[in-house]
Amino acid sequence: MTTAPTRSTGRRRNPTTRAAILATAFDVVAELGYAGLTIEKVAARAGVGKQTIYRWWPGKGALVLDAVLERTTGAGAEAAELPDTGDLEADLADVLVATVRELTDPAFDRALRGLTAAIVEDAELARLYQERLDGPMRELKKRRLRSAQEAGQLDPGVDLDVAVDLIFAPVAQRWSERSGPLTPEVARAVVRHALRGLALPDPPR
Amino acid sequence: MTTAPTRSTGRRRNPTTRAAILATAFDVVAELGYAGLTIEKVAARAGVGKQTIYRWWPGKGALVLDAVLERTTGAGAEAAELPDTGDLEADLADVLVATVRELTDPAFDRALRGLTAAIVEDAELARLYQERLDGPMRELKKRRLRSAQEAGQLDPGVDLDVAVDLIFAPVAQRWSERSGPLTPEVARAVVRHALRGLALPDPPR
Amino acid sequence: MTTAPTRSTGRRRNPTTRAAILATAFDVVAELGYAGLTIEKVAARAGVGKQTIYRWWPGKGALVLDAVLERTTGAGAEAAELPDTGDLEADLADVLVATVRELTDPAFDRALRGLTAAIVEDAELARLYQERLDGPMRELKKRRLRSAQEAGQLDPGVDLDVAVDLIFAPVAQRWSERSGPLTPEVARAVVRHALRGLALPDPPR
Amino acid sequence: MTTAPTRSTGRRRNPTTRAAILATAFDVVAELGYAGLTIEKVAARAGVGKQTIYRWWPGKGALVLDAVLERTTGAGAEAAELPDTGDLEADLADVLVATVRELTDPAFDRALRGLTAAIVEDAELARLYQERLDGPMRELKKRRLRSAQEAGQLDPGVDLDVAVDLIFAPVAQRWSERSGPLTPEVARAVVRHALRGLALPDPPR
DNA sequence: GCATAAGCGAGACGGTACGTCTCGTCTTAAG
DNA sequence: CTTAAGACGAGACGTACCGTCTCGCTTATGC
Repeated sequence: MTTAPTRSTGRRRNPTTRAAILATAFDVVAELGYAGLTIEKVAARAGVGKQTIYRWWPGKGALVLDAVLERTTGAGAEAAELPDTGDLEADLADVLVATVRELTDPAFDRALRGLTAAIVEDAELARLYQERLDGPMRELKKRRLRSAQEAGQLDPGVDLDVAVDLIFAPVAQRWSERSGPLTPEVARAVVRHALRGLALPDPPR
Repeated sequence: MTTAPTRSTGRRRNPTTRAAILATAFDVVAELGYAGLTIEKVAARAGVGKQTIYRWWPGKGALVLDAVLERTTGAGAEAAELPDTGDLEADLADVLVATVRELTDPAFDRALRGLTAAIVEDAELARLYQERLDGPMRELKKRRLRSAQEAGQLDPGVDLDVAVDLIFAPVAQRWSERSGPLTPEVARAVVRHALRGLALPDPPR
Repeated sequence: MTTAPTRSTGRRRNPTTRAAILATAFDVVAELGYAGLTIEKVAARAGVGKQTIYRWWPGKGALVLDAVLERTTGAGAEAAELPDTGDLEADLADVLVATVRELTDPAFDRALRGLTAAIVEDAELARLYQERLDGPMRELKKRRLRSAQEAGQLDPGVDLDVAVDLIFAPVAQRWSERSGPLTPEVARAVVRHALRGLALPDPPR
Repeated sequence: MTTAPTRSTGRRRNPTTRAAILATAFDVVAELGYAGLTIEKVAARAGVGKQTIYRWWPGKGALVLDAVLERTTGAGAEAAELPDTGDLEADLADVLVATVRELTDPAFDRALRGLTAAIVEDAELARLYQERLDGPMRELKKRRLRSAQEAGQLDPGVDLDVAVDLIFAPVAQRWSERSGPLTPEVARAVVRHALRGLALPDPPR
């Protein structure tokens, strides 16, 4: 994927072709799902030989990962930082509500489902996903939480990875397993309870 | 699957065959993964005609779901209730640690990954999964939380579905996306923070 | 087929069912051809269990033979004798023209093609066909030719089987191989030349 | 089969593969009969993917036709002309006796039966057969008869197609329907009577 | 008159083959 | 040396039938 070994001579990789393949792959997975995506279909639609795809990607998992990456990072420049207004709960709620909106977009939903399905089964792909998509995102989230810790708003003893999971996993899981409605209200409730806890404080004796 | 229409005459479904198919399907998915499971392989290994599988299951998704169900509910009678010692945090931690142990068992891991991957992409299968596996489990969890609410240990205003997600989704997600280590310690930390919250209480001015 | 082993007690074969099966088999072979006829289809259309067919016929060849037999001999009582007006050529031409007409009837054409195809490949079925359909017909034809021999109209030295083939095979072959048009004129020309020969008599020197 | 559309680029059809498929198909039909021939078996025995067969032939009928053609025309160079010694009866008898010998060869018998059975039922295949096998043979036969007509040995008014059928159909029919013994004597008797006729000349008054 | 032995419909079952689709590799011609 | 085109061996897909095997009736003897 995107690997461009140092070739000295001969024709060089055509970036237009690469873009066409990734765009087509995204469209196909959005339209037909991951199971419905085949290398042949992508090649045919992109007007490209199959070998050209096999030359640069080891399989459809890697292809779809690249396609999703290209779309997410390529498209919107992607804010390199989470909002930090000083109000932790409001900032996190905004981010999570935006995530819900994204997961609700039909094309993204299908594409991401494809990628997610592949990741669950394929450890190597999961590693790549962590490295290229989830890892960077997680870093941003942890940075915001660290800032809150420094501001004395967050328990300094909390493991930030656990904190990130606690805030973001519930919504992700609802989406992937369709175990319940996925609304901004739910997102906000999750943030609220994640920060403040579910349990009542011990009653004042 | 498990369809039992009112048939007037004719030979009846052979329960031995059904069991053999489900056991084989579980083994195959545990061994080869979901993508590596083919109806042909299951039929061949189970010594069964392909049509016999297609007669009773619409596809490999439903087959694997049934296979996992049969294994989980069939095997250990499945405690019909979560532990309730009065100590909510300890009870939930025990359950979550047990979950971690289960997800760490190689055979179960592979089988469940297969099922999960299928569920992410197939809405109909997700519905079945909710109905037959996740739904009942969630009901047990909610029952335990309700009991805690009645004991005044849990915020009475919390949406129990959100509460369940907050407690159980982080571990599930770590497992499925391999986004971090999956240890009893993590499980316990998740329960602790879910109940008590991540944020520091407003500092005494 | 039509086997009735010595049974002492119990229910007897239902003749209505037998007739329904044969009629359905004829219809199916006329509609879908021999390759398109399946025992399942016949059973379903006739409202009969498959076993009922397998109980009485060894396979679809025998079934179709019986179906065609039932239709040919059952229908028109079947003139037990070929016409004998004294004019051999005219009589044979009439018979052959009638044959052409029959082979031209679409339903009969398809059904007979199915049977013929089966016969070409299946020696046992061919034997049955000779015994039950072709044999009796051939006997009638030979009887007519013998009568002509006695009337001094036919070479007494000719092998009657060869004579029958010479007269009837050309039309049958045109039909089965579709090697040329199948018209009354052709039929009449065949009879004429079969009787009088193709060669010119040696010219009077 | 033998389709050669104007393709611009891409790998070309492998003639070795084609030959292997046709040879295998002939062997299989000779061994197991037409009904016993399956595309899967041919593919497996020829060490070829099924798709490679389906790519070039529409079905087993066309495949067997090509296989028989390859064997007949490929093998013996195939005399491009029937013998013409001036003695019409002897020449035709020689040809028909050779035909009998061929039809008596077990491998050829089974293969040809398969093809014949398919032809009887499949009009499109029959057309191909006429065009590629029967047609050219018939042309040869008609050429020989025409030569006899010019030599004044054959009725100039006779339709040559009818003449060919009269001479060759009786033997072909005996073979396909197994309606009688198939010997050189029968072949010679057929030729003799076809040329001289079955009927006695009107007695000298 | 009633047991008993088929006949019969329905349809599950272990199989085989179908014809299609996709896989990943390989070959060819064009650029 | 890359590319588009596409043939190739392999093998799974889901469907259709095969012929056999229960099932649970129904229906005629023949004791």
